[in-house]
Amino acid sequence: MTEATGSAEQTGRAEPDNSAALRYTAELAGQIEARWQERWAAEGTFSTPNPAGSLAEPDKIGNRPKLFVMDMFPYPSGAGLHVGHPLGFIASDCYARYQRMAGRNVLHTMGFDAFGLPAEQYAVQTGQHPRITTEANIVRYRAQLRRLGLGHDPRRGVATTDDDYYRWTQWIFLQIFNSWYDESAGPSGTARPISVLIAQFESGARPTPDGRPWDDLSESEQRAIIDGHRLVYLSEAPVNWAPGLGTVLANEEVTADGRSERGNFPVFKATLKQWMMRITAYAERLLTDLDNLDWPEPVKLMQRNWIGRSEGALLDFPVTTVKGEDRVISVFTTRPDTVFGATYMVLAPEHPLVDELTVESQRDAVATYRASAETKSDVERQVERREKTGVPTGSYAINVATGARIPVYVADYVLMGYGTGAIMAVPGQDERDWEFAEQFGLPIIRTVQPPADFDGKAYVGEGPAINSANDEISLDGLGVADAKKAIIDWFEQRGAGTGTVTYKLRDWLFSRQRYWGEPFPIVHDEVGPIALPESALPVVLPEVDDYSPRTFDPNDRNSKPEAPLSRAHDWVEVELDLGDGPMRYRRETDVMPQWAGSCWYYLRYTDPANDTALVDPVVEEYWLGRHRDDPHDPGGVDLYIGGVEHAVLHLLYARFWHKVLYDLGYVTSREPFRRLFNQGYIQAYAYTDPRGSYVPAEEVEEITSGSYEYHGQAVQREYGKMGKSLKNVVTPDEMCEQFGADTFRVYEMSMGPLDQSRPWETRAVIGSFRFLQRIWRNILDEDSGSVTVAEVSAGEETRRILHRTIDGVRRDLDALRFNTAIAKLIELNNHLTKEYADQPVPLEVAEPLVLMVAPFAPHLAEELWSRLGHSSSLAYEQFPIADPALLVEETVTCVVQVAGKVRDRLEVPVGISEAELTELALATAGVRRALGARGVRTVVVRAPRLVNVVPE
RNA sequence: GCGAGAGUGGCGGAAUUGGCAGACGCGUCGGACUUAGGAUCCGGUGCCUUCGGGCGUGGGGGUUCAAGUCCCCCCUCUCGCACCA
Repeated sequence: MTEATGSAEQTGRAEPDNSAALRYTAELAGQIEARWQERWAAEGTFSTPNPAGSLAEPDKIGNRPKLFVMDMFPYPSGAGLHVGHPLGFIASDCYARYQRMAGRNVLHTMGFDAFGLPAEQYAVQTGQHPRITTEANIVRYRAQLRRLGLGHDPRRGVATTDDDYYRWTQWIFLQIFNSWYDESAGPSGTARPISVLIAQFESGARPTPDGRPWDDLSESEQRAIIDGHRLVYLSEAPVNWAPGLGTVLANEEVTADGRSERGNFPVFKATLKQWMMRITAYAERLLTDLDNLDWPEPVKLMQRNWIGRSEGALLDFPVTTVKGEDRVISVFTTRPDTVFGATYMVLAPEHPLVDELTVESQRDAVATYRASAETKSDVERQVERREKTGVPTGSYAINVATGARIPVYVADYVLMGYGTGAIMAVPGQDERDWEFAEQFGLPIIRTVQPPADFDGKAYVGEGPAINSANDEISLDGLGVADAKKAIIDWFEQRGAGTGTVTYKLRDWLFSRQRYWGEPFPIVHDEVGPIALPESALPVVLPEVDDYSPRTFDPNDRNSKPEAPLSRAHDWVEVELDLGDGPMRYRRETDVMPQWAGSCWYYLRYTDPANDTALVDPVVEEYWLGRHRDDPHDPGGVDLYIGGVEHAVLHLLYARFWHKVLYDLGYVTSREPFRRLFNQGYIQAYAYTDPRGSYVPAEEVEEITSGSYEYHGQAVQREYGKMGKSLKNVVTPDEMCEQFGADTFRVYEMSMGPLDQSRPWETRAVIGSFRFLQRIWRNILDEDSGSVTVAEVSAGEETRRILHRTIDGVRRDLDALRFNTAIAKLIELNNHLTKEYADQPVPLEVAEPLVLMVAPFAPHLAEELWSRLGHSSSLAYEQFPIADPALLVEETVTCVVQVAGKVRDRLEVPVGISEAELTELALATAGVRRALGARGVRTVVVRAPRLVNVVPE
């Protein structure tokens, strides 16, 4: 890079002609923008008043209704921003600025999701503390975002790594830890303080699992029972363990071929003691409460699928173990109506009954099969997806419906993690079971009559039951739904089964063996985990010499993770008085996952400096409370803008935490985000040379349509993400330098609908620049700098155009249709350019135009507003309101069609009668010519806009 | 395989309820101003045309006075899930 000289040629700035003193160039835009950003900061323009607490300024709120507009906060990465990142931030800012001008008290700010792996890995490489790089990145991000003119309340922009913030993350953890889910409360249960449960055991109101009196249990027995009820618990869980990385990974950090996304190390399933959060307790509420959220349907659908509710039945199949003991295999099925067709059973390889049921002669085969299933990677399962494998245990169960002895197999197409880990196999009505039955020569009995034209194998559709009767019950002839009901009743009467509901949702793995995350507020004694008191918060992340987890041979599947904090011996070993006098404890050395901090940051935005509570209840209810007039309103953030990549995990975890806080009475809202909007992505072209290496995209030229050259060499174009390795990154800083922040904002908002992805095209940005330049010139003289607007009356036509624009822009902004709002503003401005080329633009049009453009190009608008003689910021000026009288047309253009084709047009009064319009239309030259000799069959009239003449 | 969404000029896109297809912008062509132009301004720009008009919203069929919009079949692309009993 050469040093910037400021000349147009070298910087590529859009400032070719500097002869005019006040020409709207990139340089002038930069000066204006810096000036207004300073003034907004100095005057606290976007400081939003709270009704109570440390930011309380009730007088400033007045009678304005509130609005909470928020972005998904960014991770402050070292790579910096490209033009795709701020798309949502700009959109939320335009909306927030508009709503502020429309009279709302708007809360809009930006924090940082700053714990996480990249900072830790950088620290491992450089030895520099992750806090240092994180804080440096935050400073840089703040500067970049400020340069864009985002109207954030700077007092509320929390970072998840602040001690004052993660103190409350830990506090929420304690509330969840100290709670249990009371299924018996209300229709779907509620979280309650664990003290309530303890009191129930102590009073005898709740029996102990084995029926002994509570007081007879030892302390450790009591603790085990209580810990088993908590919403956070320690569990032996199968996790993704990457020895080469030295850490466990979340599922989304593992590639499709079973390796780590970073480092490409093998990943093994290992069973390790991990912290889990009991999100499954909330499955039903997380599902049903989706109905009242104003969210994109695809996101709701993804959450529904993720939760995966199925209705069915648990059925018991009696079985005798090798040793002659009576047991039952309990299975979950969604099709209890097909039980008469269950001709064999399958246990998952990990099922606890496998050992007891495997006969001597099958021992080796089963052991071999289980071992191979255990080591099978995900990719192998993928490849073998359709090939069914398995081995018989040699034991038989009884199908109580038919009385038949049916064989019990072990097969990996049954998963231990879903249902009971065992199935009744009904090949007649299940494709997987059909395949397995064919492979192993097992009997197939149809229990649902397929239609006559059905030529497939397993039939999974509707139909009357057949072959489904015994001495006590017959399902034959019943439809699927009725048959289900009848057979569940029969099983329930016999005590051999029950109707039930199952979910795919699993509990949330909450431990990470890493350094750069929130420490748990937990210590351990010999018996188990003990929560620290709130007074011990925050549990500050200790200094360590080495931030890296211990790594192993990448293929050493028997290795165990060793968390970085476990080496901080002085911190881990601690003497505390937790009520029974000073005792020695070991601190928990895992840290929380990155999702923890992002689960509740929206709450902290509302009350960032509160040091006695997570959030003041009055403040929470003000910003997030439910609408009183709508019983279905769940409350929450009024608008949450972010990418669809968080459709499930972040948004589900945040909903879960919010519901716990609701149950425990800390928040009044039932949901965190009332309305969600997914912005699209900005994509980019990348170019590869014949060897397949990427070449700098900005130096590629289009030779002819569809063919491209880089320095005279033909290159291939591809379309996708923007990224350093693709050599196609364009940064906001470059755009601000070349055009100014206002132009960049207008361009991003005018590219297309916000929810759609679209390609970045730097050469098209000039159009937005020209638009702002023309506004500038319509209002002041760029040579003298004097305002040319005059207090003259706008003509009738101009006035109507203005008010139509106001009306349309308001509608578009309300619906987040920024691209069409900008198009309407351009039209209005182009009208002024043409109509007032030789005379001053009337003030009554200039001022509303400036106000309407302000959400998009706030600096330019502020500058013009002040030059128009206003001393204060326009941030709180009334957004223009259309005069309804001026929206009503007096005459309209009527389209005259013959056989549906436009043949003529008429300018007619709006109130014209159908008869009169028909007469006028039939007389037009266009109609007579098109009709020729033909007569008229009918005339369709939609007065005053359309007439369609139908010829014979 | 299942589920969801999308296909409109050279490009990004517009078109409340079925009612003027292509708003607005980029690009491009012509002109003005200029020593100069990757600036700015003005004008043209869906395709074909014998200048009457004809054809056009992924392809094919249908409903209707009228279809980008509604219905049926097919093609392509993107995203999500993927042995969930």
